[in-house]
Amino acid sequence: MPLTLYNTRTKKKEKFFPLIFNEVRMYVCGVTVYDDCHLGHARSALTFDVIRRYFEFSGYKVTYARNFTDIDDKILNRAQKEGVPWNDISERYIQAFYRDMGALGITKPNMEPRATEHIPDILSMVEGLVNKGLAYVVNGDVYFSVRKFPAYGQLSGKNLEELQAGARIEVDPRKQDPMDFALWKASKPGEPGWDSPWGKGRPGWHIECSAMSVAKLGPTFDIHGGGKDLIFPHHENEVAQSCGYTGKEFARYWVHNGFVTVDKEKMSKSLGNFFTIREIFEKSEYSESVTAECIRYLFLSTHYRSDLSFSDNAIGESKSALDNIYGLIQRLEESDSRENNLGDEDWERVSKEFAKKFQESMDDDFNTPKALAAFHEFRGEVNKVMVKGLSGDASKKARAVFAKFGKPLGLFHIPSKEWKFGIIRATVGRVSGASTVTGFSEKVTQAEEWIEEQIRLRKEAREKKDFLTADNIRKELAAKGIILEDRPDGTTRWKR
RNA sequence: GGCGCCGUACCCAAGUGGCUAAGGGAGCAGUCUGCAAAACUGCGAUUCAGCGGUUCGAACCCGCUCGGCGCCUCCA
Repeated sequence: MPLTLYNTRTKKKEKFFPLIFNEVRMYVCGVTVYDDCHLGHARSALTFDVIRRYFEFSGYKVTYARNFTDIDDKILNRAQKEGVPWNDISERYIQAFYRDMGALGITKPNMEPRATEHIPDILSMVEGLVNKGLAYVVNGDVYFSVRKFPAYGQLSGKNLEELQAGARIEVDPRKQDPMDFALWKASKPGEPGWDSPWGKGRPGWHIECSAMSVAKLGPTFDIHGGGKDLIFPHHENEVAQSCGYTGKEFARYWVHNGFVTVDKEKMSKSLGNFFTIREIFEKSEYSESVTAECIRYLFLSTHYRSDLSFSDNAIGESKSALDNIYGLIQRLEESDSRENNLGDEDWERVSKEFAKKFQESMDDDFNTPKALAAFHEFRGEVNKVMVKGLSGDASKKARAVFAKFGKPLGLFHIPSKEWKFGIIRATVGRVSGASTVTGFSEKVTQAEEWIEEQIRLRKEAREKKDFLTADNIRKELAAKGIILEDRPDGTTRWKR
């Protein structure tokens, strides 16, 4: 059964057949580097990270390109405000992007083109469009003429008449049609620019992705992705530019991820209801890898095309679900030396059923919530088998299953000893009136040495059968939110 | 105003024509435990926003109503 994926262009799930056997070429719109990224950007990067990982898991060779828009009005505005060169801004936020994505465990694409590295490609594309009569020049600006491209609107399901009826912006009088968009913008005095046949200028946003994707992957490639807010106008314009220029099919499958929302509203800069990735990590009580795992789990627990509502509660639920799985992995490690193997036959059946369900789920348009459900069913089954007795060998295999099938999701790779069990009481702070989120989780301040000392004292009391003292210590810790768990080997684990 | 998406248990969330409506979180009960915790087992939607229609059969298809959101402007 081939993998199926939802194609925005046809509004249907389609069987996926790459252009080149066993190879996937994909291009995803990256970010404009003028500020720290928020969770919405993380959602997109994570979605396509998992898609890429799963293709690789399934045996495909993947060529994955994701761009940086490193020249743009927003970058220039910020540079002017800070009084620094514009490329200081873009370089700073490219580094910030790498830091944030690295923290989230997102693997790097094979290619990360920057707009400013592709000015010659952009210029030849714009020139080509002018020569073909699909674009026109006005005072050093170049515009794409949407009326000259009959398929305009096909991807987004819009048509020019409807668009114009609803146009909410003032029409630039230099445009032949209100929906025409800039391919090349003449530089204003003091602005950076590159020489072109139409004078000094810089590229429009839409042409960058067309030029970079064609330069990196060729005129026709398999998958083009991005957030669903890019469908119109950005991706619609890319189709017009690329097809208009090459005369060939552009992306064969269009894949779009849903938004991250807060209180049902799209997380965005303009609404001010966003969390930056950096702040999530800074405010988290957990280590970077544990925090990243929680975010990843939360994101994958909703299908990539649906909107995902973000809250501290949602993160907490993800943490609890992960605790259960890491708890099993830890117990599997501890049972390595057992000789008992009463459950090994069941183990074979259980692991096969899991692998089947996992693959079926992921093959069905990357249904990660269903894949996670398969993991939890597997966890339950392995637990039952463990009660009967699992040999050291089968235990190793069980852990290998988590490692192998966790990899395409980017989950379950943290050594269980580094996993911090228990959820931290989390709060989402709000500025009164506005929906501004100011906090992610409460910092807990108990000194860990003190907790360990209390556990030692309690152990001594228990060994003397002094349960009254032992229980008082436990109560005292409980009052501070510390919960103890006595383990079969005589040690005590604690969590908040 | 145009186009489009969504509304499934206390919360999150799969399922989009036909076995008992996945899974997670929270909750309750039992097993285990010195007692707990963890783990395991069991319980929990006669029902899928509402109403009407199509069908042998619908949460899934069609229509209307109510509620929420998105795109049409930079946006992942």
